[in-house]
Amino acid sequence: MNLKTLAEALGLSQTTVSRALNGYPEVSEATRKRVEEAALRFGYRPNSRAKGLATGRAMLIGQVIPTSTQHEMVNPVFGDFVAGASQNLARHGYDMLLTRVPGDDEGKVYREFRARGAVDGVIIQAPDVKDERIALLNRIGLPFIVHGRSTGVEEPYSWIDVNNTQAFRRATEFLLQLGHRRIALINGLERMDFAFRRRKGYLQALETAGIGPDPQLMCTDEMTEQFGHHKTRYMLSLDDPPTAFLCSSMLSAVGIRRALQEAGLTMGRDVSVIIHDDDLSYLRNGDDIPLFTATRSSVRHAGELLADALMQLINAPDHPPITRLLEAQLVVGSSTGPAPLRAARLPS
Amino acid sequence: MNLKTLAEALGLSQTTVSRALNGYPEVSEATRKRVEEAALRFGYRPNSRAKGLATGRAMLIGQVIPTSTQHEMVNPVFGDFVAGASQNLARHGYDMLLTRVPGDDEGKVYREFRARGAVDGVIIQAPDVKDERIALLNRIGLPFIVHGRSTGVEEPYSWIDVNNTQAFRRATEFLLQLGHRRIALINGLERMDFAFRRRKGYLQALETAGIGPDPQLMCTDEMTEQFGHHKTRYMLSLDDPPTAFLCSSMLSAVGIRRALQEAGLTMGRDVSVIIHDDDLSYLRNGDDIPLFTATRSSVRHAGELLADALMQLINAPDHPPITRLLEAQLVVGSSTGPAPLRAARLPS
DNA sequence: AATCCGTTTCAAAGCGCTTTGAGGCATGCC
DNA sequence: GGCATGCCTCAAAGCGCTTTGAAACGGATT
Repeated sequence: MNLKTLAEALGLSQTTVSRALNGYPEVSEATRKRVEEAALRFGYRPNSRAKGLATGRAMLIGQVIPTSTQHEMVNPVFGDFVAGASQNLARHGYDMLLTRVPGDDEGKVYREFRARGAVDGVIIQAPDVKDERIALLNRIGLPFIVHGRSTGVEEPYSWIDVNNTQAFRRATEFLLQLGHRRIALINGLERMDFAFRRRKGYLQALETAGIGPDPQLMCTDEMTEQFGHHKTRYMLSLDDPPTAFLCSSMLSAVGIRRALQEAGLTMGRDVSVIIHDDDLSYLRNGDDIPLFTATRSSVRHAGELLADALMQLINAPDHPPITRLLEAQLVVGSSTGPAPLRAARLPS
Repeated sequence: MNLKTLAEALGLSQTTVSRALNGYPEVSEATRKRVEEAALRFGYRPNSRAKGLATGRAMLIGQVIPTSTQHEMVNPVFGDFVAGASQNLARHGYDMLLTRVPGDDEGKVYREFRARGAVDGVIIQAPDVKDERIALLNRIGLPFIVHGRSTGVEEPYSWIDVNNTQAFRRATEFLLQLGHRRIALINGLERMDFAFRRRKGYLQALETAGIGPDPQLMCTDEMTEQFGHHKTRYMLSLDDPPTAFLCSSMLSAVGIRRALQEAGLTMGRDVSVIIHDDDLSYLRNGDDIPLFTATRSSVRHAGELLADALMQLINAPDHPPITRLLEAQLVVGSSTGPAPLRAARLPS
């Protein structure tokens, strides 16, 4: 069933039917009603590609599946983010187009998106400290918004980010107030902007407290459970082990907890832990009382906001860049407590 | 830059240019080379929608974001599955179209997909024991493949599934051989086919061993960390507590571990645990030695297989249904051991 | 020279929609 | 009666591609 057939069945022209269905005012209410009824009865829906060709819109937002480039890992926040984003895209009649980059040339995908008119805009995930995708997208003129920011990029662009520096500064200060002096940082890959900023916040707090950073207490990698486990074991075996851990991910913190358990240590008493909590639906940080003290910011909510912002950018081509800084909450759970008089230490 | 402009620039007709780029034999090698070069130089790529309109293909595979209907949860396997699937779709020039269902009428989405010609096929996730989507898709004639199966559906359809019954039967037998008699099942939502089959396998093994099932030892819900934690605490406080847990998800098993830790019990000694491991990239079950004894089957690999199969179905419209049963490996980790002489029990 | 054939190229139709510019038809006003 | 005014509807162009059926061309065959 296409427009032509429907129009014939109704004894109307294609124009009138099209106008009726698209809410144009030139159609009488009676006609519109009749057309809508028939469309429903025949199960008519305009062909996406034909409509897109005529309107010049794809009604699709592109996103490259963010894999950690080191290994072939799928970012665990991906699911929740996409759920949030597509929920709000759907309100505007948009769907999400997902693509995986063969090799590492993400730029090529964006150029193709543009040349083929495959999508009306894109969302950029996990930007690097100096992310090249931003300049590329600005240059080729494909509407986009960044989930996060890129410290090293000067030119204007739209972004929505969590105040990572502030979050980790506060978290560190919180630990300092509890008397901790040896605070470890279990961070994500620091070529990524969010991890870079978190370290910055951590270092700022230490510096303000007059504590020099210890390279042995700082590590950075993909945020798996194993990573948290390995590093915790290792750091606890140092001569001067940390009494607290600041950890960029819930998942790695599960590894920390495992290591502490193996060492017979109690979290919140022998060792304190603060995490960043993306509020993932299947990885909740406790129900009422948080398991971990955490800097919390829902990545799903971020997805919703990014979708709305991108819709704005697409609908108003000359819209100035949209930027928005979200503050993470510091929620106190049972994983933190006063620094012990003597640090727990594992035999190395 | 579109076909017309490119053709004019080359002094050729659109036909010839189109044929040259699409590898038709009617074009001389010299011409083809010249055309390809120019296309590259001008950055020409055929417009997706125009091409789609002309060919009748969307070059998109639809997928509805699988949210657990009870709550608004995003399935944790989603990311890895999509990564696997889109990798192989990309090989055929296909992308993935993601959509979120407002409300609960997933059928409406498929009807729309069909009527709008928005996608060339769909992948169905997490089928119910009697899943209505299958009949619908067969009826409307939208090519599809199911990730999993639906016990209650008689009509033919394409699917790729893990042998869940077998996996959980073997896992249960393994525990029985270790002397466990009180084995708990921490299962996913049993309206879903995979969870239904897992319970079936578990029950079969118990029955063969002459052990009657105890409803107190069986529970089913969304597989969060909390769920595993709650249920473990509860079951350990029973008069006759389990000595082993069979758990449908790594995530819930993390909760089991937490509960055991709080109870001062050692996994693999006081209590045994077997999980099903989807081999998620950010939630690996140990490196070399598995953390948990597990029935393992990579969901990402399943995604790759489903993508390939769906491509076959789309390219050969009268292809008979493709079905494939994957066997899960039983990998032995350190979370299982002989049943203790006296079961550990928590005060209730 | 005429015919045939294979190779290469082309003009034009068609995919299903939106949108432009125009026309038909009551109605109201001079 | 004539004409402007709204309201409603329409035919046709155009979006950018593929594909059909035909034509032009050069070389080989008669």
